[in-house]
Amino acid sequence: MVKPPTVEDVARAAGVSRQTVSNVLNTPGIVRPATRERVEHAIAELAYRPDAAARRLRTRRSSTIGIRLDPYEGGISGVLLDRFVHALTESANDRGMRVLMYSARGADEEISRLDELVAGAEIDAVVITGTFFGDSRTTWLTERNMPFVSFGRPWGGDDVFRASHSWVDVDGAAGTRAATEHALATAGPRVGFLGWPRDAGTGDDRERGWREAMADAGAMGPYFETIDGVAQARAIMATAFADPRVLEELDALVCVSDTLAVGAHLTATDAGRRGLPVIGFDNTPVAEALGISSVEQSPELVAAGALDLLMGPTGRTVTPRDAAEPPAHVLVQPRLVVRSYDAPLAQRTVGDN
Amino acid sequence: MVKPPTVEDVARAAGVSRQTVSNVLNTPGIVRPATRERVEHAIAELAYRPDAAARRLRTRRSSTIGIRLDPYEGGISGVLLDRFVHALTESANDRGMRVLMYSARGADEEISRLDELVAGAEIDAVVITGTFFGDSRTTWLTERNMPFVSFGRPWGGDDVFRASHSWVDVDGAAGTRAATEHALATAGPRVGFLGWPRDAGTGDDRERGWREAMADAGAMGPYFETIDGVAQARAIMATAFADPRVLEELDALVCVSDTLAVGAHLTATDAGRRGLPVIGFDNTPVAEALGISSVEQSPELVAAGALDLLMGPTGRTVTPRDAAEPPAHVLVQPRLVVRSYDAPLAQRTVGDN
DNA sequence: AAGACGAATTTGATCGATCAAATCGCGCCT
DNA sequence: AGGCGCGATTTGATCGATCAAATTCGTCTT
Repeated sequence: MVKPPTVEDVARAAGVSRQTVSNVLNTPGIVRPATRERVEHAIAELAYRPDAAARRLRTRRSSTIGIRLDPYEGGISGVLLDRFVHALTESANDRGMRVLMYSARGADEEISRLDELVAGAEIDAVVITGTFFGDSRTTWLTERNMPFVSFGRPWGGDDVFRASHSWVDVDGAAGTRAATEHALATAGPRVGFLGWPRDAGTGDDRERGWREAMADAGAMGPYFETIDGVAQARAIMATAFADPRVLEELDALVCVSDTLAVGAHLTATDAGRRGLPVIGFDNTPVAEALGISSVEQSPELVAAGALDLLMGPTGRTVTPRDAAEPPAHVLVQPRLVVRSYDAPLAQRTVGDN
Repeated sequence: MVKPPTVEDVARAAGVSRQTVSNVLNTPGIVRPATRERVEHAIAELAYRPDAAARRLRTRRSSTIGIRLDPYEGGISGVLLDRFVHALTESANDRGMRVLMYSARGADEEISRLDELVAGAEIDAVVITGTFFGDSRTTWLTERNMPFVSFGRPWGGDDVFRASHSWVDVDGAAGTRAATEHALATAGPRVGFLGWPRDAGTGDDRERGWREAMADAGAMGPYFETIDGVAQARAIMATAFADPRVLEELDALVCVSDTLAVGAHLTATDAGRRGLPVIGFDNTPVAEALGISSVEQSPELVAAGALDLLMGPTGRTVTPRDAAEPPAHVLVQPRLVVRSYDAPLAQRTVGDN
């Protein structure tokens, strides 16, 4: 039970002063190679590791990024965010950053949690997810000049590319466009769409991709909508397929989510069209398990983009953004993962990112 | 851009000394109610929040728990761990703790990450997952006297209930036993099992539950095994079902994982037995989406149990365990979630925890 | 009424690092 | 030879809290 060594101990062992040790750690460039080597040797010898708390206190930097983890609600939608969290943790670790998670049951509670974390200097930056129209969190963060990025565009604003804060997102329209084009090329011109009720957000963006791709090809297909859920998708598609002509005249179905895609696939199978190409969105394990094609969002790229925005492309610390310069954003291009129901192992990627 | 208030500022505003403010925060019991009220008022007035870094430096406590987040590998097995992480974050936050995530690509890298975190006094305790036989992490942590709990029993040891460290786990045998008993009661005596190759770990435990329940009922059923994967399950079951008698003489199939259950279900459906009761394990979104019954592990209870072991049932700080007293453990009872393929919405729970 | 005692509060020291400013050392120029 | 300049290194102060010891205050006892 020995006390861990401090800079002082290292300094003594290397025959230099505290500050020189500190310099070797933080600005090795200004230390003469010979001394640096001595110090590094002493560090290794004593297995010295800087005390994070002391460093934070002095530098007023925690090298920690906060991210909220919502309670698990069941369903498959959460998986994407989990992948994002994983990817963020990895990229952050590679850049010498830590990721701290907090939980909250609503925007208000999230703000009070953030208040503690920010005031307590526990985090240098935040990644917020699930932004919505009139989100109080973004204004709160902006007012306090806390660096942050949102995963998700600031929907509802006038021009998203001239937003008031930095964001990273996946180009949903490009995803459904790719899916639709693939369906048109391989299945036939009558490609339908199963979406969510209009919400001026993610769902509309994805629908637009289908609509535009269809228009460009001069093709037509039916549009269905329901709230997210396997049962809901089964219900609406069963109703639609009650008229056999609807099913007959459908070459493929692009869906706004994997959840709906699963429901649609099951219903088509029941109705005798097992082979109906159904394409989902998010590339969740469910799609993988059932051999359903899906649009892959690449959370890894989103995470990397988020860190780039917070720390600069190469930086190792979070730089509070200059209020003068305009906020930046990253729009990740998704890619289509094509699968077949009969051979879940076989899959290939169409297009690139 | 004003500097946040410190204890000093609060003290001045309340007309008391630093230490009294500190006492109000940490040991309110010893402060006279009248003064306490004055101080609390000043705290609210100035919106004072203690600086986490300073507190950590002085108290040598970070109030932070570390947990490793593995890279996403695809598949559905990771979902359970993610649920656990969510639950841990929530419970921890309720107890005034933070959860810090780190990533590592193997046991060795994990140890070096832990070394940084521990030496840097960034974490007070660790939750390790995916323990295996001869796990180097547990010995490393024990040597350093770092409080930790593992999610997963220390497999391979002589007597798991007399283990060398604290652990939380789910009673896998009880889960498959419940599943088997339910199948016996509702489907028929010929209940089969689809498991993983013997590994002296989780898989064997789950198989035992089936075996014992079958023995108790004096029933017999076939045993299949393959490595985890939907395609693998489809392959082995398709081979088995090539002989129609195998399928005919099967009343239900209990599986060691949802992944295998999905494969088995799909294969049975292809072979014309859509209604064959297949029961999975983990209650992942896939099972939910397809209407497959599954054993729910209740990661929330596991997380709560882990914190109880680390902090005591009511404590708000991590107490380094006394090396003298024996390590404790928590074995969570899973519960069976019964579903039907045709009405994914309908589900009920059998048994309790 | 003086002293003892315990509760409430204050004072001084400290945790381990980095920042800012001062000092040292050395080569080079005039 | 003396001094200038600059890079390398050291010294003193500080971040904001808590711990440990000292002090004040009020009450109770004899």
